[in-house]
Amino acid sequence: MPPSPVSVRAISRQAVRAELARVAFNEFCATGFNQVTFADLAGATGVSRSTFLRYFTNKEDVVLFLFDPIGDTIVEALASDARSDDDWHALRRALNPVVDFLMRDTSEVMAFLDLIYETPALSARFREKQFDWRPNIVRELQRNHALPDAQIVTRVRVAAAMECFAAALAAWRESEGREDLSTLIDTSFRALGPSIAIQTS
Amino acid sequence: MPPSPVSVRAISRQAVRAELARVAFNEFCATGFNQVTFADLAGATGVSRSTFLRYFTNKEDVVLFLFDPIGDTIVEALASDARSDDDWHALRRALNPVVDFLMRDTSEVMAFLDLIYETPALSARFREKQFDWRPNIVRELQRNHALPDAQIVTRVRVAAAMECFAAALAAWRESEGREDLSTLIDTSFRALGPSIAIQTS
DNA sequence: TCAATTGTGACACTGAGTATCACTTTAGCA
DNA sequence: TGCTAAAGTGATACTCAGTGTCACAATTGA
Repeated sequence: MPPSPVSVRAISRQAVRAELARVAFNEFCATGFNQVTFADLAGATGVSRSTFLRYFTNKEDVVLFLFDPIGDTIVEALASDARSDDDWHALRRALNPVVDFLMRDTSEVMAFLDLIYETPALSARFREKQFDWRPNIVRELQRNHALPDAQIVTRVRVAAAMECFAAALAAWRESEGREDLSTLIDTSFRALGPSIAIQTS
Repeated sequence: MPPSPVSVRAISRQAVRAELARVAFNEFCATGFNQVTFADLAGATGVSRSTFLRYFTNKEDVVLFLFDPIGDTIVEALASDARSDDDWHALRRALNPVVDFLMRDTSEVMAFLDLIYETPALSARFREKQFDWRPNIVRELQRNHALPDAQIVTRVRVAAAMECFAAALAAWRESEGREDLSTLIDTSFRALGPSIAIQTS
């Protein structure tokens, strides 16, 4: 039998990863992301530089891997969405579980966003990560259409929806959490016209 | 008097830059972007590694600086647009000069796009460049509004418009230039609903 | 208890990007 | 035409991210 998908080793790996990231995050906040080297992180965490680098593919990932689940969350939300109206409303609904995810620990998420938006390298990689979510979302949207729209149409809608999310997240962070994230997402989606509901195909 | 903005040196610098980029582009196409080092480029161009690095801020810039004018082109198009309808149509019109710019030498542009889309590092930086265009476009759009929309609304519209452009460009490249870029941009913009024309504020 | 797999640290290496220095070239002016 | 300040150049040294390899230790599953 192949090793179970949640082997002891996998659990251990996740735990170590989380702990390394936790210590590293403090270093980043205290000293600045660019100023902290992998050698510093190795020193602060007690593992060797080699080992630290085995847990993360690059320095940005030490901070951003926390947001990895979001892409799959959106795809799953789309997949389990019973309603069959237009893409745009489906995409908006698919962001609800993401909001829940982000709201589980508002102050922690806000601390991460502060570091990310203050560090160009992190912002850039964060955008890359969001970009990487898109293909799976496009595939999921087209999966259940008997007569799918042209690729480019779905791609544009997904891109726009993700940019709505990004803009809302940025505004939420700028407001220091005072504005409501869901409302901001609604505002973003409305900025591109609700009448998108009228499907042509 | 401070040196004129188009000094002899500035012209020389642009010319050298263009020549270095030209030779480098051939190397990249022949050997692969990641496989070519700055040392290689120095060898191929005849200048020292130090000098080569003075002309470009990073390796991606050697390829992508060609697209730098596009951001300003869009802003200027918006500024000189007499019509005062909604943001969305203004943004669509502002892309026309960009299409003209790209059509001046289709096969050259296509060669660049091939290299860019085949090289993840270049695609990523290309997206960054497009992202960097946004703030100026947002500012220009809000400049002439007596009653400007909320920041987030304009930001989302600009982001969406730029993603429409990006999607159209990608599709154009996928079609190897057979499809019409302007038509593809129209299709992209229509994917987000023409009824965006109905402004709420 | 044993064997195969996986984690670890040490080390060496490549290559991007930064910084500095002495030297040369050139623009612009007297 | 010749002078000078500014800009360009090449050599060199440096930091650090990220990759790769090796021998060794720990763990797992049988």
